[in-house]
Amino acid sequence: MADDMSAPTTPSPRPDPRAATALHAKLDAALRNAIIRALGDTGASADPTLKPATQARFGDFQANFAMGLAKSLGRNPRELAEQILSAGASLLDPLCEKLEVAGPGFVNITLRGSIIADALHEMDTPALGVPAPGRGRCVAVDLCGVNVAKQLHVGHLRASIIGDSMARLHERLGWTVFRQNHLGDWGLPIAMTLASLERAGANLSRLTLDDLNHAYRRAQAEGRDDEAGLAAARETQAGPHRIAELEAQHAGASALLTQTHETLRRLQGGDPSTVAAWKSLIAVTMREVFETAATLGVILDDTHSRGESFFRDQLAPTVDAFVQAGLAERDQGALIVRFRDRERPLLIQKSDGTSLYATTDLAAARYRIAQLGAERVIYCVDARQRDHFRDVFDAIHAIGWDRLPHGGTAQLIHVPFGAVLGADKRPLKTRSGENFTLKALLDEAVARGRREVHARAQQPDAPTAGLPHAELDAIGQAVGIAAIKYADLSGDVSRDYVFDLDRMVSFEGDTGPYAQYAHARIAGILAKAGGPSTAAPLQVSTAEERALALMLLRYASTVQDAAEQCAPNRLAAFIFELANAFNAFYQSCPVIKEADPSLRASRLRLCDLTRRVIADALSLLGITAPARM
RNA sequence: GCAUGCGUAGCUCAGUUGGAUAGAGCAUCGGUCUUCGAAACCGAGGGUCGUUGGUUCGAGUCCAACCGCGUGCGCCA
Repeated sequence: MADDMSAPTTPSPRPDPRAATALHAKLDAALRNAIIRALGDTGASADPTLKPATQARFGDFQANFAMGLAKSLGRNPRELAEQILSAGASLLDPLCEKLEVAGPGFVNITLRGSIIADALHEMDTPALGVPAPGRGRCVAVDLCGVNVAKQLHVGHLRASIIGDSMARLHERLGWTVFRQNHLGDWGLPIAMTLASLERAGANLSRLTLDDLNHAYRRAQAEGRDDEAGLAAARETQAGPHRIAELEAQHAGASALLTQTHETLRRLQGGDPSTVAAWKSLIAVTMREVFETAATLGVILDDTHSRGESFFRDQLAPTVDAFVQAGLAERDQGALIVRFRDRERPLLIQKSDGTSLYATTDLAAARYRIAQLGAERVIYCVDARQRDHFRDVFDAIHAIGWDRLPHGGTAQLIHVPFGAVLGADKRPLKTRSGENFTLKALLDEAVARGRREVHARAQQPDAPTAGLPHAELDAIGQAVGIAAIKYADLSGDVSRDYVFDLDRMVSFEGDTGPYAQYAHARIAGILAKAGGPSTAAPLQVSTAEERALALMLLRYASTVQDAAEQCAPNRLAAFIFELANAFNAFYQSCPVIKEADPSLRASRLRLCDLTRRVIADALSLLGITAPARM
C-alpha cells in the first residue's frame, strides 16, 4: 500500500494493497489463486475484492468478485463462484471453516478459529502488527501556521491537532516526518506591530502575546485611518533593492506609515537592534504557542519553525524560475501563472515587483521536496484555501518541482479542514463577538474534564476514589483534552463541526472519554488479575471473542489506510468499534472469574492486546490513555 | 456571474475500489449490577439518503440537470 503513496496513478499491484494484515493477505492470495486455477489467464488480473463481512451472520469476511467477473465472462455469478471455490478448495480449506455462496453471488467466509488465533498471536508484538513501509522515506507536514504577534484561535486548533495526528500516523509507519510550522513572521504586518511597539516605548523583553496582539490590532486600526497610505505601504514588502525607490514613492504617506516603512527597511536591511526586536517578538509569540501545544499534547517546538522569513531569499529566484520556464506572464503589471482548465490565474508577483504568499508557498514546497526529500507534503490548512492550494500544486507540477532528488514524484496533499461553529451554526465567537482564543477554549475543556473526574472520584466505589487531588487533576486534564481532540478528529475533517463541550466531554457514545474509559477499564482488570500471561495459547471460541479478535486484526490496515487517505476519522471509528467489541466481549465472557485456567489466560491476553491497541491508536490521534479514571 | 464543497433518523454524524434488509451516538421507551470497572451491556421505535432523470445484474456512492446552504474568486494571508 505504502508504495502507492508516491504514485497514486499506478495500477494496483497483484496483491490487494489493502491486504495489510497477514490473515487478510493469506486469504486474498488463496482466492486469487483459486480464480486463476478455475479460469487460467483470464482470471490472472481479477481482484477477489475481499473485505470484512458487513454483518456477522455473513461470516468473517466476504468476497464480491463473482458478480463483476461473471458479467465480463457472460456467465452465471453463483455458478462461477462455486466453480472457483471448488477449484481452490485445497488452498481455502486450511483457512476456512465454512464457505458459501449467497445472494446474487457473494462469497461468505467463516475462518477457522485456530487461524484467527494464530494471526492474533502473530500480531502480539511491540509493533502490534503494524508494518513500517515508510522506513527510509520522508514526509513533510505543514501544521499550526501561527502568525507572529497574533493570538491563537480555534482555526489553529484544527491545523495543529490534525497535522499532529498526520505526523504521528506517518511516524508510526516508519516515515521520517518533518513538521513544518509555516509561521507568518515576515512582511508589513510584523513591521506595523514593531513600529507600534516602538512608538509606545514598550519593553520587548517583558511583553506577553496579549500585549503583542493589542499592538498588532492598534497598528491595524491606525493603518486603516489612511487607506491610501496603507495601500502604498503594502508595497513596502519589497526586497532591499527596491527600498530606495519605494521611499521616494511614499514621500507623501503619513508620518505613521513612513515610520512603519522605516522599521521594515531596517528589518530587511538587517539592522541589529531591529532584528533583535523582531526576534523577541517571535520569541514571545512562540513561547505561548509552545505552551499551548504542550497543553494540547501536540508535538511542536523551535525546530519545526519554518516561517515566511525562512524563505525570503528564495522569493526572487522562485519568480525567476517561473519566468525562465516560460510559465509566468506579465498581466496588468503583475506576473501570473495561467492554467489550461480555469480562468483564475495564480499571482506570483505584484505589479510593484514584490512577491506574495503564493510565492512563499512555492518556495516552501520546493524546499520540502528538494531539500528535505519529502515524497509526501501534507498541508493541514483551512478548507477556504482549497483554490489556492490547487493553483500552487498545479504550478509546482507544471515547473516540475515535484520531482524528487532520487527519482520519483512527490505527492502534494491539501487536507482541508472545516470551520468550528458555535451553537448558532456560525463561526465560533465569544459573546462579545470576538474570536475565541484557543487558550480560553482549552481552559474550559480542562475545567470540564476535571469536574467530571472529581465528581466521579467522590463515589466510594469508584476506582479513582481516594486518589490525590493533583492526580485527579491530571486525569481530568487528559479527559478534557481528549474530548476536544476526539471530537475534532472523529468526523470527516473537511467538514465544519459544531463545538459542543457537553457532548464532547460526555462519557457516553462516540467520544474520547468513552475510548479512554475502555482503556482504563481493561487496565484495571489486568492490574487486578496480576497482568497478562503472555505465553498462554490464544483461544477464539465464542462469538464475542471472535468479533473482538477480528477487530484487533484490522488494526494494521486501519493505521495504513488512515495515513494514506489522511483521514484520522477512520482510526477514530476503529477505536470506537474496538471499544464496543471489547465491552460486548467483557459483558458475556468471564475473564478473572473464568474457572478454566487456560481459557482465563487466553482471555487475559485478549484484554492485554486490546488495551495496547487502544492506547496505541489513541496515541496516533495525540490522545493519552490514563490507566485509571 | 464563475468556481468549489456540502444536503443521510428529531439532533450530531459514519458510510473505503458501486454490493445483501442504509449504520452509529445523543435524545425517547423497555430490560441487565448481593459476582471481573454499570463511565458498561442488551433490546425497541424512528429514513421518499435534497429533487428529477440517466448509467447497470445492483446507486447514499458514478453521470446530468435543478433546488437549498456554505466557501472562494490576481496585486491580503
